Amino acid sequence: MNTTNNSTPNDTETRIIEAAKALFIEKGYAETSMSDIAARAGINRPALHYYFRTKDKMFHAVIGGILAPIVPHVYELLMQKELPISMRMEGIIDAYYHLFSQNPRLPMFIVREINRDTRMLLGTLHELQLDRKARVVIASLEAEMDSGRLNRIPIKFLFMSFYGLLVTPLLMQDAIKEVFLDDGNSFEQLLLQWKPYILKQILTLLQPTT
Amino acid sequence: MNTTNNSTPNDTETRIIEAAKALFIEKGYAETSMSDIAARAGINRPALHYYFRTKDKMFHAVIGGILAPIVPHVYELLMQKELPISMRMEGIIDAYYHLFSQNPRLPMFIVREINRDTRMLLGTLHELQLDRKARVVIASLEAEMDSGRLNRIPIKFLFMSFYGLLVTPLLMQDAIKEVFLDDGNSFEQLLLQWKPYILKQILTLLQPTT
DNA sequence: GTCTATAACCTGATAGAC
DNA sequence: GTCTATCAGGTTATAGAC
Repeated sequence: MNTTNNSTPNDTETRIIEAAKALFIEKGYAETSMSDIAARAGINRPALHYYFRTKDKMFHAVIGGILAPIVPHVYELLMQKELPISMRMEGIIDAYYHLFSQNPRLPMFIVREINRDTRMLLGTLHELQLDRKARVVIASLEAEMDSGRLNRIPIKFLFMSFYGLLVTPLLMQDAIKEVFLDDGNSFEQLLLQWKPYILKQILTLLQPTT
Repeated sequence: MNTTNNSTPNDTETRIIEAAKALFIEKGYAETSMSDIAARAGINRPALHYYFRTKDKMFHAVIGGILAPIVPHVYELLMQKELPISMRMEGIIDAYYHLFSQNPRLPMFIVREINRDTRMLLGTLHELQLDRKARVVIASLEAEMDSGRLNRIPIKFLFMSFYGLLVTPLLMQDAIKEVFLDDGNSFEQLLLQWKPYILKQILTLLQPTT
């Protein structure tokens, strides 16, 4: 992106990136305009187009940074087979909770963009090599199922359960706040109370019924 | 909507309604233009504006019809306490499966519009008296929890589990098709295989641990 | 690099002929 | 009722001055 500039990563450029990231996550691609980004970055439209010629290039410049954290480092925790599955799952849930506490609209962003442009989304995940990383984890899980330490269940259904339970309250947070928070509880408290239910249900699927 | 017309519900008008419904569900409010609707209905923009003066009025004219089926009639099945909870839950899941088989993008529509305009969405549900209906069902469930026939669990968490598990595969269907359908299976088959997992997890939450 | 000015386009919406 | 013609506003994007 730096054309004839070898100084420290341009201050204006990083300001633009940050603005674009925040706005795209908050409102999605379609409902974020280049004017919005320029305004938030403190410059005007033409200057924005100087750095990123089209809206599409602007989006591609930030989408990687948005998606990168969704397979947290702690994911390797899942492969530490000396720990009981309950503790490992708890660690992963905690990692996602930490991520979402900083970025409550991230799940909605991903779901929205999957529906708008699936290939772009999956292509980016591939470029980030997150699919390769995922395959390693899957192989490790399947080995544990073979050995009988974990109950056998198709990986796709394990993923659907886990991410479904994890992400549903955030996808519906506006409705939940309106409908279920008539008492004094905050949404953050609700999320914390929800955590053991995720864990319980995932363990129902994974723990052998001996 | 019929100004000075007391004949049978205008054919063009119903064609417009159908077109608008399909497009709003498919692409959402923001990414559906009045031109799109006019084209699909086989007329042009001004004619469309003759029937529904603004885009907002157009949306309000169809949103009720879109949301009406999401609390299926069969919901009263949940209150037939002579049946075991497993059979009742199965009936409800089947009802939603039937609805979604005709309208696979309906869950995405609802989630997207919740995020775009929560109050409009909830306001419409209120106008349709679906919230009143829901309250009756909730009271019935809580009575069964009091009696010990069902395990005690906050209703909001029961809802989050149920709708999360039910709706997640449809929200992510484009990604699932791309990632998990390398074998010969169809997405419809995947949904059928998924059904027992929904049931199993909901029963884990609801059935007393005696 | 950042601005002003402007082009080309698409959107929602209305006026007025038929 | 449905069309043609037209408008105002917002969008992406570029040309050219500084």
